[in-house]
Amino acid sequence: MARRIGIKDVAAAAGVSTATVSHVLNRVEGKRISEETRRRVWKAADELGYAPNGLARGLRTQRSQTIGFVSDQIATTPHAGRMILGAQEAAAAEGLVLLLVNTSGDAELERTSIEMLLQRQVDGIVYAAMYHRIVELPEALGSTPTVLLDAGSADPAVPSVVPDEVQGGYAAVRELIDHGHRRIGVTVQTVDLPARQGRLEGYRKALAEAGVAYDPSLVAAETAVPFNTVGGDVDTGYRAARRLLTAERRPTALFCFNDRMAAGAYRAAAELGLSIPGDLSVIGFDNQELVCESVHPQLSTVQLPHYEMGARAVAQLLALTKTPGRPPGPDTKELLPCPLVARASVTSPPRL
Amino acid sequence: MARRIGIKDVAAAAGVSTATVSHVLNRVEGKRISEETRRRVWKAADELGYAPNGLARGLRTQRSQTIGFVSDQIATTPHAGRMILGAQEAAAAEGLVLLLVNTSGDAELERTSIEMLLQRQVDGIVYAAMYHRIVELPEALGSTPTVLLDAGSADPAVPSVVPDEVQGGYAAVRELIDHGHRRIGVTVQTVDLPARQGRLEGYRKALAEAGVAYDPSLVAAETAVPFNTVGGDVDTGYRAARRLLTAERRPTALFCFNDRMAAGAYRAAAELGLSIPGDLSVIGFDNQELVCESVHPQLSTVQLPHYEMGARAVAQLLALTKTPGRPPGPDTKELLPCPLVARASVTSPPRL
DNA sequence: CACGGTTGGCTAAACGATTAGGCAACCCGG
DNA sequence: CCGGGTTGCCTAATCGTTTAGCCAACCGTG
Repeated sequence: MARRIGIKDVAAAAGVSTATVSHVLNRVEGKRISEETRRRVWKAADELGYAPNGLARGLRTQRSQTIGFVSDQIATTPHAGRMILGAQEAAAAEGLVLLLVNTSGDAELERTSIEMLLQRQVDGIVYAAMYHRIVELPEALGSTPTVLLDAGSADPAVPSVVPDEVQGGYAAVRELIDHGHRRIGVTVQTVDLPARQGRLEGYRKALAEAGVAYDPSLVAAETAVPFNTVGGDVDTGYRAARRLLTAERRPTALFCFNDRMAAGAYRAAAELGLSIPGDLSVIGFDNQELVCESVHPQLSTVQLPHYEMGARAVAQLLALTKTPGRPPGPDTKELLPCPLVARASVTSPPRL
Repeated sequence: MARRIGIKDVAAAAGVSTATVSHVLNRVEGKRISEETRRRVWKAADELGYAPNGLARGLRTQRSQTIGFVSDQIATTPHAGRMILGAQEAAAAEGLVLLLVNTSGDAELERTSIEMLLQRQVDGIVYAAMYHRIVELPEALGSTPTVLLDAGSADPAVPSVVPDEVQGGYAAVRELIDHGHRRIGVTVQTVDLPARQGRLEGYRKALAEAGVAYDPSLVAAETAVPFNTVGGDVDTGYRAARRLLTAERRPTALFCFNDRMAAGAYRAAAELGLSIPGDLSVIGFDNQELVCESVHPQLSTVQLPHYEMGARAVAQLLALTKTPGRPPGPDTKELLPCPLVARASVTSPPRL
């Protein structure tokens, strides 16, 4: 195949200058060009199948129409995929494309990765964490527009998009309460993440609203080792649930910090001869389909809105790059709701 | 912050021309430049923190140092994440970066996405499917170097990287045989994928090697609806397993087409009062950790080497872009081994 | 001293777009 | 018929690199 065709070819074919072609194709305002000429240009452009060279354009306009997506763990969970997908589609809708890098939590690798992005003149960067936590932005970012995804920041000036953990926790517990449960256990990890705080707060809020007293003995924290791995979480959930279920007055329902811990609760229940949901209702968090639909009965849970978060993050980024100064008000943190996903693990408590 | 510093700034600081800076920094062969000058240039460059502008460089050299990764489903499985990660890291190691687009199986969207990539002058494209199947390359790709990932092609000229399904199936069944099983059931979907054929072939091969006659009544195919979704597969696996386990002489072990179907088998076993692995050994395929480690006992399985596949795909692509003509021999399909991942669901068959 | 060969570096033309500014040609009123 | 305002388009500079080709200075030699 011959050389890619360029703006000059179009200009030649239409019998005009490249300037005119550019004006027509980009619909530049305030330029006077006859209808007739426009038509010729359009015709030539599309007969030739012209597409502008992004590099050249980017070089001239100082905007690469490209945004960097840096995350610490692309691989381990489908969460990442959802966020990336949301981001990618939102970007594509605006004609932008995503430059993806992964840092595996390695600071040095992160620095070089970010430099590779900056070298390619990304218009902005979405910095994503794979579970909701506090991060600090790497130096290397400099003054590049950045938004945080599924992560909070010490610096309030940098916009972030995170799930509304409180509302999510509330929604989960509310589902249990609506089915008649009053004695509701919680299983959590001991590590103190924003996610943990928020979900627990939602738990207490739902309880309070229903007029149920908060009973600290119903929240079982176990330490997870290894941290945040599938197997580790399942085991943690198992231990925590087992403790709750063998206690004096056992809860009729369990709110588990995440779906993997809920899987552990299933196992504890099975061992103790408790059937789900007949003897025990269980609700999880995350909506990891591979877990929820692999256990029986399928797990009711609360969804982390990863797709939307990804999409909102690029939306925020675009807003940021379009406006001149630093307009993001004081409230630069966007909370996205976590909807309930009801499956088969919640029903009314057993008659006493 | 001031304007990004460019090669001119370095040249000025070092008291040389930009040409010289370029020569030094790129270590161009055959250019005579004194040690002294080199030192000055390096010093200036790194004091100023110079990094070349990728767009300008790409424009001039006609290589963007960027490769496109197009896939049909980024989001649904962690498989995607692993492939992307492998690809990304292999790319980064060569100083390249990944441009990611998703097509959701939509042909129109795919076309425009690919055009966005070509506009940005990607040096090549990795075209990935999310489960091993035959695809045809979209027209839009034109003559861009392309390699297929987890997918085969009708056109033998295009390189592809896929898992060695036969060896994987063999490894799985071999594990069962090694534990003493002779009567081994298989659960599969009815849809005819390369994956299915290969794994079944591996099954028969392992059987033959052990001198066990192939018994067609031991392979249970059920149709999956909806196709290839988590819940759908689990249910399919449940039905297939149930059929096998309620037959006259039930198998002592099950080889399930994938981990989700294995999860269904767990349920069937539970219902029939069979304990795993005591009464029934089970082995899956895919090594989806969320599934394998969420069920109890944890599922032994065979791993799909997604990370390596991603990495090999970009390696192939690089090879392709570096060589002038079309050197990939007749055997342009690379098969990657699927290692066994032993967990807790396989043991010796019960004494009869 | 004239001259050919090295050394070491510079000049300037690309790459393919965008865009500020200019300039003919035309129209119209006085 | 002249002059000023439009209209419609073009010229050329620019973005930040790479790279082909040139050239000055120097050195040793016959």
